[in-house]
Amino acid sequence: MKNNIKIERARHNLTQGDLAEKIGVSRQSINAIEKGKYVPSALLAIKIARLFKLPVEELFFLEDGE
Amino acid sequence: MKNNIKIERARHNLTQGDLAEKIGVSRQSINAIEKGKYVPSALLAIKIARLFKLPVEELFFLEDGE
DNA sequence: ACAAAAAGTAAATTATACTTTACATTTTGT
DNA sequence: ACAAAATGTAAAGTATAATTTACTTTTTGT
Repeated sequence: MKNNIKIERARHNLTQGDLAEKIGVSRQSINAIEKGKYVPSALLAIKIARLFKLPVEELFFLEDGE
Repeated sequence: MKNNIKIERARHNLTQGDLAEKIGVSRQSINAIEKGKYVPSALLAIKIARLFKLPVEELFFLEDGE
């Protein structure tokens, strides 16, 4: 799963730490998700998408094999 | 997290087993998610929403405290 | 160039998603 | 009513998401 979190953070001028705090997770979780190290829960995905006022599908996208 | 999976399954005439097979998870996982026993991964959520041609946000919704 | 902030990363632990097997209950079709 | 299919549920195990602590590297501002 890829995502545009980094881009949206930039648009909103948020650091990973800021985003983590707003969403209620650790900074490392944001970093790991952002870098595609693991797939977040649907809850997290929805919260982040909502914060950026984007549909989940426009923030997270499946890759070929998924 | 609540969801409308049961309703959408009905609209599409799919059993939990059918859905599980199409998505690639166990029937029990579908049952548990459908009943709100746990929050699925974003991957699963997106796959299910896509199958039903619905935005994730129209299939899964956060409740008050979430 | 320098200091401070932000981002990357890693190991160890905890929480939870998901599977498998197995069985009980409910629903559906005839 | 009966049988078959579908759903509900539970326990034990595996996989992986998320946390914490701690340290290194990169980026940003002055």
